[in-house]
This record gives sequence, C-alpha cells and structure tokens, in this order.
Amino acid sequence: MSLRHALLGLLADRSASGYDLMKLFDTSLAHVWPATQSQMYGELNRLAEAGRVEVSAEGPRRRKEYTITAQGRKELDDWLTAPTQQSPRRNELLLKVFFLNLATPEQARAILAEREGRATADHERLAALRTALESEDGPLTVNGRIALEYGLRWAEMERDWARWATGQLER
Amino acid sequence: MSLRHALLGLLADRSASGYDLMKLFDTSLAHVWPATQSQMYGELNRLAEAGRVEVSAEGPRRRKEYTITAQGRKELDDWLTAPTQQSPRRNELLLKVFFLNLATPEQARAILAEREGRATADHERLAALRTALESEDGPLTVNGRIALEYGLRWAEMERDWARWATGQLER
DNA sequence: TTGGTCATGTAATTCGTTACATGATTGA
DNA sequence: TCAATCATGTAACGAATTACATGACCAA
Repeated sequence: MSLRHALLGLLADRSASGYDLMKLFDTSLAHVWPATQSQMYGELNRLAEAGRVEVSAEGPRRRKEYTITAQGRKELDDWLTAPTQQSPRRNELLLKVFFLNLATPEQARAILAEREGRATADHERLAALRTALESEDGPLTVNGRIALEYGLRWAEMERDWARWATGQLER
Repeated sequence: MSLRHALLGLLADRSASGYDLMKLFDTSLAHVWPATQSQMYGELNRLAEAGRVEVSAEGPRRRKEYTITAQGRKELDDWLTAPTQQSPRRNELLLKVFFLNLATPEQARAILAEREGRATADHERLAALRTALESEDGPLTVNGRIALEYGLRWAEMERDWARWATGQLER
C-alpha cells in the first residue's frame, strides 16, 4: 500500500489538492508507481480520516487542499527507514520464456525480438531524457537522475539479455 | 491474469491435479509467478467451466486430474503469440529514491546499502544454482537457463546501480 | 453561452493474500 | 491408531482498474 506513502511524500514537499497530486503523479511518478484518480481520492480520504493529512484550505469548485500532519510525517519516515520489500517479481516475459518449448522456433524468436525492440526503444528514450536533464541543475534532479539511471541500466540489461537469449535458441 | 496461462502451460506438458500444480508452482514457477493455493483452485474451476481444461480422471481423496482441451491449447497459443505486456513497473525502491531528499543522509545510504546487500546475495545464490545446473543437460533446462540468466543479470544490475547511486550521494 | 478544464467522487469487477474449514488416505 | 500428507475448497479483505456521474468555474 505504497500509494499512501507516495501521497505523503508529495505532500511533505508542499500542500496540494487531489487534483494537483493527480497531475504530479502523471508527470513525475507515473513510471515508478502508477495510480488512478479513483484510487487517489479514496486514499486521501482515508489519510485524512487517519489524521495523516488535514484539509488546510478549501477553494472554488469544492477544491480541498491537503497538508501533511506530524503523524503523517512520522508514518512517512517510518516507511523510509523500514526495509524495502522487494518488488513482487511477477514477470510475464519470464513466464513465456518458461513455456518457450511449447512455441515454434519462430514464435520463440518473435517473443525475444519484441522485447529486444522495446528495451532498445526504452533505452534510447531515457538516454535522450538524461541528455536533456544534464543542462539543468536543481536540488530535485539528484534523485531524479538516480532513478533515471536505474531505468537506463534496466533497459540495457533487458536488451542485452534478449540478444543473448536469441543466440541461445540456435544451438 | 496470467495465472490462467501458467496453469494452461503446465497442463500442456502433462495432465495434473490442482495439488500437483501447486507443487509444480512452488518448485519451478514460484519466482516468476507466485500464486496461492486458493487462487489456483479457483482458477482451475473457472478454466473447466470455460472449457479450457476438463476433468480427465478422479482419484482417491476427491482428486481431480485436469487435462487441457483444444480450446485451452488455442488460448495458450494466443497468449504466447500476443505482445507481452510489459511488467507493471511499480517499484517501491524507486519510490523511496524519489523521496530521498526527505531522508537524512544516513537513511539514504542505508536504503541503498540494503538493496546492494540483497542484490549481491541474490546474485550469489543464482550463480551457485547455475553452477549446479551446468552438470545436467535435459531438454527443459534450456528455458530454465535463459530465465536464470535474466535473474543473474538483473541482480548484477541492481547491485552495481546501488553502488553507483551511493557514490552519487556524496557530491 | 458553451466548451474546456478543474475538481471530486461512486460502483462494479478483478486479482491477490491470509486465514479458516474439512475430510480422506496412507504408512509407521 | 495416529500423525503426516493428500486434496479441495470458502470467506473476508485489500489493492487496483475501468467506467460512470456530477457539477463548478473560466475564457473565448
């Protein structure tokens, strides 16, 4: 239930409405923790009920601005220091690999080729993003670049693995 | 809903009961597609109702042996050839990285150190497994080794990234 | 005045987890 | 006979997705 912590994390930086948080998610957190609008509004209400956030202002169009409370900061801090539970490694690609012997050689090659293509495209996209970010130098960009580097290395790893695996099929 | 396809994949190789499938999951698929017993029995009933599998034999203790049908093979084949939807990349570690500026430098280093440690341990465990498998040479081991290689490269990537990120913190 | 954006919600459904329930069979 | 294993299920809950519903405000 880390959506909760993602919301607390964003609110720790500055107060915001559900709508604001939604946009922040879309622009900054979408690739590490996707969430839908329904989920967010629900979770915000639960956070408010639990005293982790409070409505600090009301604006036009029923806008509610949420501010993190001391309890909320505590929970956020506890989460940050708790051991990170490793990502549930449910992996559809590997599941297909496991059943590769049920597919024809052409199908098998296609599965790996598709992944290689996607990984290559991802890598290029992220590399371009890194180049674009190198010019900026804010305090926020440090974390961003660390996360970006993860994505780059991951894409590289998948691309190289897919190539290697394709080679393994022909023996 | 790939649990469905995992079950079909196992049944494509040989008929089995829910109990057998459970054990197969635990020994072979646990790390790519974990599933609980509840889920499996439920899904098997749904597959039977949809005509993808059928009860081919009944044994002692209410044992039901399932066999894949032509419809089931079709569905499995469709899944294998369909584009692999990329793993939902909800990643708690990266979420924490995103909020690293909210933590103290010690906390930040601890988060990365923990991941480095885990990744290193994973890598060693898988490397040992690879060595153990190198002596065998069955027809099933090809897929297995490709999947294993993925795990190895992934652990290596995370380990190296965590080291690099720790270095980035000190600038 | 009307269309776009701001803004918040509910409902239905699926997937997954944990815990509980039940009983048959086998081997020591 | 009794404990372990075989064998299948139900119930309750939480997390996530998709679709739908509603309305206020602002600018052209």
